[in-house]
Amino acid sequence: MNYWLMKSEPDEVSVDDALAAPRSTVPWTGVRNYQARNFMRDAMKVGDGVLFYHSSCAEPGIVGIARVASTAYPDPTQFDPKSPYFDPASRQDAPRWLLVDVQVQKKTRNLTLPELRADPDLQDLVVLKRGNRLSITPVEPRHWKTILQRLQG
DNA sequence: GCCAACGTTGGC
DNA sequence: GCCAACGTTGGC
Repeated sequence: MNYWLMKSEPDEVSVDDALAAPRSTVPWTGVRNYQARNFMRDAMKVGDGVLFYHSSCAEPGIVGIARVASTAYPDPTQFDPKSPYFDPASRQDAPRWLLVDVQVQKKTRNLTLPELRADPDLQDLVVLKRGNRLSITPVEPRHWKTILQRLQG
């Protein structure tokens, strides 16, 4: 079992939006970065742990615990000319972009970015690395454990 | 709104 | 294959 941190802009899909969806599950649309896509395609397994992270907002941070709820499948928004995620270069018979379903298990307090940065046990967390813009990053088991502890404490 | 950092594009 | 220009991300 692997662990992941997945960024979402709360203006688009917040943890509350995801909780309100059927089965608290949302398709993770809009990933348009090859490295992030490859994580979903090659490394994610159903049941993997997910830290639901709010980005590009007033208080960025981890706001929920979720799980990977499907294997990777084509992101339909790449074929929708009205979608901001439309990719005219992608073909139906060779989809360029994939997504997975993510099921929120629990909303948590906001474990904020400043808190994460200040935590001596989380210095190597990938999402904290300088200049990191990846919307999906792997989380080491020891970091997952630490973060769950901080959320309970 | 600013801008550092990074990914992608395209001319050569 | 190089790399400058450009676009995007995302914290501040």
